[in-house]
Amino acid sequence: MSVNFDNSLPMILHRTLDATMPDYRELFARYNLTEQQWRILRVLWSSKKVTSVDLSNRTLIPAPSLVGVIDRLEKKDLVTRVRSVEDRRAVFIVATAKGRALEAEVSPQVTEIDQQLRASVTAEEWQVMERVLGKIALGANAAPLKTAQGAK
Amino acid sequence: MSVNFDNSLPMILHRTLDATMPDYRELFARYNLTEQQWRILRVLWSSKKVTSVDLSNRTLIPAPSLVGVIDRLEKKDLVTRVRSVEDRRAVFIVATAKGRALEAEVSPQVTEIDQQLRASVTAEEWQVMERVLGKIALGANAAPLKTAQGAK
DNA sequence: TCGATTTAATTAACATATTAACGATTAAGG
DNA sequence: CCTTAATCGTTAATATGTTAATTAAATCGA
Repeated sequence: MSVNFDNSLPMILHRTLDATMPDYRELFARYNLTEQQWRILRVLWSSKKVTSVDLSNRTLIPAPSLVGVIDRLEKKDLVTRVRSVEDRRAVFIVATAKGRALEAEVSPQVTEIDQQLRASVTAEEWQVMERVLGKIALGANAAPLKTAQGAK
Repeated sequence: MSVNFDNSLPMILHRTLDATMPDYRELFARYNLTEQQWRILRVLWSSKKVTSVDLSNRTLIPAPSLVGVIDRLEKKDLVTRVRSVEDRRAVFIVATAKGRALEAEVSPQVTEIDQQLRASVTAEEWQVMERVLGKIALGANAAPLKTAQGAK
């Protein structure tokens, strides 16, 4: 009755990722892109000029990882780093013409996979799944257990 | 109307993982364990003697990663590698007394987090979420797109 | 205005993921 | 039997995740 290992949230999520990500990766590989590199291009598609912090939040790629990913994207001339003038700590990441072109070419194919995955369940099922996972995410960490992190 | 980036399956799953895993990691860190190291101990808890292939399947840790993780567990005297006699290619991973003791101590606390996460939604919601994700996982890869991997 | 406190990006150190390839064994088939 | 194909664990090369610390720049308050 207790939570079986295989039915714990981490295992459920990992199983789903393991089953679905290869579909995306196969596509990305055709364009010499990694999943993370794609995510960055994808964000730059809608937001021309993004600071690293924003990019980290929007792509869910941790800031330290971001450094290397952007380095590699820069090496491929897909993005550029532009130091901000107002706040010289900040750095803006911008897609190059080549980067935007690549994004334009890959994007519809990614969307196709997105929709194909979504189509494996009913609209309502998907909606519930999304809502439930959101609810769980909110619940997490909100209740710091009894591990008394209290006085700071 | 098309699948928004933020609502794509990978992003949904990553958001959920990012929100929930810290709860577990905080616990593991107290015992100098990583998530992967824990998963291996957890499997050895119910199956005394497991081959690397099985371990990879049950923990969802890719075989090449498994090598390093087990190395570190061995260094800490938590598990041992035992070469099989019937099939000398195979290697059995076995938990040491120390490893079993540690698992016994950590296990209930992990279960507590498991249950706390599960309690953030109703039993039915959880059930639907689990079923929907399973359905999506099955749908993935089943339809190889038009990328004609056909004749092999 | 100066010093303590933040904040942005990065570096460092370590652990893991991904894909390909390799060596040792074993199973299959002719 | 003996060659060939398949399997298990592992190594290799590269990319990313995780946590802590560092550097430079901005901000805040005495």
